[in-house]
Amino acid sequence: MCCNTTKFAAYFKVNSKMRYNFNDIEKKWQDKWAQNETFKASNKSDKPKYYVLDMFPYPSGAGLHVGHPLGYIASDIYARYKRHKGFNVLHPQGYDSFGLPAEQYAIQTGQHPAVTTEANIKTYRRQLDQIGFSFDWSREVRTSNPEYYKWTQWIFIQLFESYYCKDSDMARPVSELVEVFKTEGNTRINAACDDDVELFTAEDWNAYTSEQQQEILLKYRLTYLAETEVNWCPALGTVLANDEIVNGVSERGGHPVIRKKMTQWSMRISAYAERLLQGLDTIDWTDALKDIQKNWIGKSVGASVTFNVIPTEQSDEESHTISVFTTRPDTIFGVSFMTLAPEHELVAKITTPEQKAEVDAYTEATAKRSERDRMADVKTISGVFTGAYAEHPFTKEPIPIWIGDYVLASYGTGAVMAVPCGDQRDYGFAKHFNIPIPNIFDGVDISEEAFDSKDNVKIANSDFLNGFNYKKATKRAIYELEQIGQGEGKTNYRLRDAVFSRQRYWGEPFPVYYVNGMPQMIDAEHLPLTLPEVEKYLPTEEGEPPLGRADVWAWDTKNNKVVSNEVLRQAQHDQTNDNVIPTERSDEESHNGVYPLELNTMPGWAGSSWYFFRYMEEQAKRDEAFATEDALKYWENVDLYIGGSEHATGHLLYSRFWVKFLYDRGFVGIDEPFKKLINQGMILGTSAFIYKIEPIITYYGENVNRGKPLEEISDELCVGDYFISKSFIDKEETYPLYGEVQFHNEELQLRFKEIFLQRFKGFTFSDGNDYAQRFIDNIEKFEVDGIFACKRQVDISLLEGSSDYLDIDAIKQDTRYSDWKDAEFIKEDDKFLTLREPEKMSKSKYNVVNPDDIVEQYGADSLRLYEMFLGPLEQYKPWNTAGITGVHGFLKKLWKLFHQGENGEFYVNPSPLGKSEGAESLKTLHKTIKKVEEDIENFSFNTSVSTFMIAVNELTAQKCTSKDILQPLLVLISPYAPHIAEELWEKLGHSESISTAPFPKFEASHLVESSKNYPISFNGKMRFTMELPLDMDKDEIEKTVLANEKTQEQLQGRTPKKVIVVPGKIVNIVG
RNA sequence: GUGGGGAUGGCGAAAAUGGCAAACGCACCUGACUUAGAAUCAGGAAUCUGAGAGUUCGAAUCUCUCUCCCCAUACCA
Repeated sequence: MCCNTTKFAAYFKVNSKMRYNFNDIEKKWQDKWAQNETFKASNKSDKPKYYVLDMFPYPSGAGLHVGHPLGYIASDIYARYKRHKGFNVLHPQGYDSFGLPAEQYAIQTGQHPAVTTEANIKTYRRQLDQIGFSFDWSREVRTSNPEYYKWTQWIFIQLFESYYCKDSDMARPVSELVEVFKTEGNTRINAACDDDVELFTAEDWNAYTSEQQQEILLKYRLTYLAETEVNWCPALGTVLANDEIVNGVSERGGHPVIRKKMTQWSMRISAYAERLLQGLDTIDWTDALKDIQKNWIGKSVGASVTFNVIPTEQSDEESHTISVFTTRPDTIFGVSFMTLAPEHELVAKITTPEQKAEVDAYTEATAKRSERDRMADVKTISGVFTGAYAEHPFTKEPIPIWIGDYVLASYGTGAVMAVPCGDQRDYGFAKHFNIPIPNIFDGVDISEEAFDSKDNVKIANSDFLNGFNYKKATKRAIYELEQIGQGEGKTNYRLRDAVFSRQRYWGEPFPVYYVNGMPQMIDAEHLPLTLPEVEKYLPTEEGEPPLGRADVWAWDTKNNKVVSNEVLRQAQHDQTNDNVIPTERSDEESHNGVYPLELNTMPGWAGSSWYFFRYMEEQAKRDEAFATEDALKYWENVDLYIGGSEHATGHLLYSRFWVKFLYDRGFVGIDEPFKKLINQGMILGTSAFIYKIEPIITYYGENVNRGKPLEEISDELCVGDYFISKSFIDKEETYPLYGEVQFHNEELQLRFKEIFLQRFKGFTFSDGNDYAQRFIDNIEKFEVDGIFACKRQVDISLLEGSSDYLDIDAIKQDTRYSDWKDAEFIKEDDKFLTLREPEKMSKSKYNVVNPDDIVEQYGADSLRLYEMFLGPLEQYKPWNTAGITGVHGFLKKLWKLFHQGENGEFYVNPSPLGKSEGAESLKTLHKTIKKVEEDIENFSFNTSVSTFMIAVNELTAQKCTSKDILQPLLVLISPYAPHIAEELWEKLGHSESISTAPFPKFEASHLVESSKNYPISFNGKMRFTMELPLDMDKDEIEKTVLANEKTQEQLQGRTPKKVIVVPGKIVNIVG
């Protein structure tokens, strides 16, 4: 009967209603979801909340490639799953729409970044929509929207108005600080501040001018203006944060970066170092990511030690001290010299006249070396003696003071107490300059290298520390240093304050204007301060940031609005005419209340440090606050955050910092933004390469001169462009040559010899290359005895279909490859095979696959399934379009499962399934429920796709049509392939979306087995299987198995030494 | 150098708790249906877990040694 049906269907054209018409289905449901606002989250619900967030994208001009949606698909599956599980899910999306690429494009084309950004967002939105994400778009954010960055500016103002109190270990209002200053000065203040803060009394404070007070307060504020050494990138015309620099060049574009002193806004993130570190223990992130942040924060516990410099006759009257930070105060008696960074301020003061020339030369040389050189070159030991000596705090022995560039000015105090026996760098330095290496470790040989372990330390030759271990000696050393007032226990962090200014146009303007050079905040009620128009997006001729070009960019404090610079100039002009001494008359009067606005803009991470709170608020209430208290209270923090690991030390650290700050000041109720975080791996492109070949020739004269590719001898000896199918190389043994390969192939060698004799016999070189000419003159003595092959990248669009074969006609017609239009492509079996290698997917590598094409050809559901099917979420894996037919075929089979009626009509059997006749199908269903639920909870999406395939294969084989089976199956699949699930759900008679249908309940009873097919092993090797009842006990199993004739056959008369029976698992017979 | 993660067929991969290695899919081969292709259906093959040692009745899984690859970080005192 059934066979007939299959045959039957084959004879008749299946009409379109019955076919899996994914394009129509997907469009239909995407429209419906949008119309019905199916995925709109509510801020009031009886259901428990769940917040699933993706790292929002920067909308680049290139649009999405198939690698981008990977994380979005995973989070969407999880969000949909949680809805089935009865949660009120917030799953929003938006755009990190300020940024460099739009601005670079604006510089090149003159187009306003807002315009290109808008266009790019449209493309992104279209691409995202067609993949069928369950985003609540009503909550979209764009960081470049004034209604959004109004609140970024607002947070900035809060940071400005706050300082970090170390006593209460939290941020507090600056106004509180001022109160204390007024009544008791700063002597008892324990706050995070600049190093150079001087002590003052209440009287001092009250006597200071307003400017002096403001200057002092800046040293305490959480965002402050300070002259800092910054990473200046001339090519980009801006400063970069430490995490925006990779290997000494800019992360974007790879431009060189130099050190430069500039007045910049900075964020006092260092105040939060300890809490950022401790907070890691409270969140569910991968260890890898936590380790990266831990290393970045770089906590080290030790002591600060002060050394007195021994005055010499030549030195000035002042007495100097050198303060150092050490993690090994226990090795204090091992100090045999000190090293200062060449930039250290004491260098000039303590250097003796005899050493001056040498020291100057050295400092000058290191200053010239770029950071990059210094970083790359860690092997060379260099340094100079200053001629000065410091006094050992305990032994009072003189210690020579050196300078060396292995000491970094930016870490600790820029000086170290060198303990060569306990630190390998100090050891190397001492060896190199013949400085003594006293051994203070008992029973340790330091003749070859330093002993830098903290374990099994027994201190010797160290006065009161003798015989102590690391822990005890450290404690004692600190105690003794404190006694003589030359040191104390100290903890150091590597984490530096983050520079917050960018000399760029396309970013948030600072809500700041300047009165007498002192920054003033614009009142929050007048925000947003919107970006002004400029005629060009480049720095000004004077080197000011692009905002310096704005004509309307002055702040009128009387009317609280932005006014033309003309007004400002007029006011300044009046002032000069009045000939008033500015300090005498208040600046406010002189400017007529109009002041210059800040010209820098905020960095990319400003807007992304708090956007997750913005999503919590509904559009209607977004004017009131960055998010209302109710919304913040309801959603708390992000339950699941998915994104790339490249943000480990940028976005993910800065967000945590801002959230802790907002928490301290009572603006939010949580102090960690992202409870659980998963880094999705990257989908790699599969680049295509072809092999260009050249003959390798050997001279067989009196001296055999072996193996050179022809073009190595002279460029003029070009035999033309030849490419070979990779299949040639696969057959031959290859050897490396010049980073590429060489191999032998008689046929090709002969061919090249002919060509080359024909072309170059009697050839004269135009450039008078003697070496090459001599070679040609002896042309008969040369043999082509190898082939040199080098890889050339080609666009994957030039391949035939999704195969690895090159379409030669296509490449010859492609203008990008016009150099090769006369080249010869040597095929094999009429095919030209390319080499395929996975690489990062990028336009420049010609290996980009566009999701639009995939969706059109296979549908969004296929794309979603395939991205998941590719492999574990966190792993890097190559994309291969050919494989998508597998999951696509699965969807078709699923469709067919619901269309087993006559002529392939939709059919499911609604009658309830009896226990006995449905046992097989129930078993399939419930093992699928169990596995899929486990998989989703473990974010193992690839294995659940396999599970679906198995289920559909089994149900197809069972010819299952029961609604009791197929309906719950649909809910399981729905998070992965929502469109087809909705369509079939509707066909099942539902009028509501499948998206909130309850997740099927797993019932173990359906999986209960009565027997087990036992593998019977002999000495651990499985030989055959035996079906035995599961309730059979150990002895019984052993008896039955041994009695079996196959067992006897295996034993060949031997008596088993031992029989291992694990009921329900295995039987192993030893002997 | 340091920290993290890996290594399983031609490819992507799967195998809580040690218990039939390679499920699922791609590619490959054969057959059916087709004028042919596409699609679909039925069937098939192979390779033996990076190397070495150990623990065990039994190891992809646990322990040790080594090799290679990827990522992060880099003179942090």
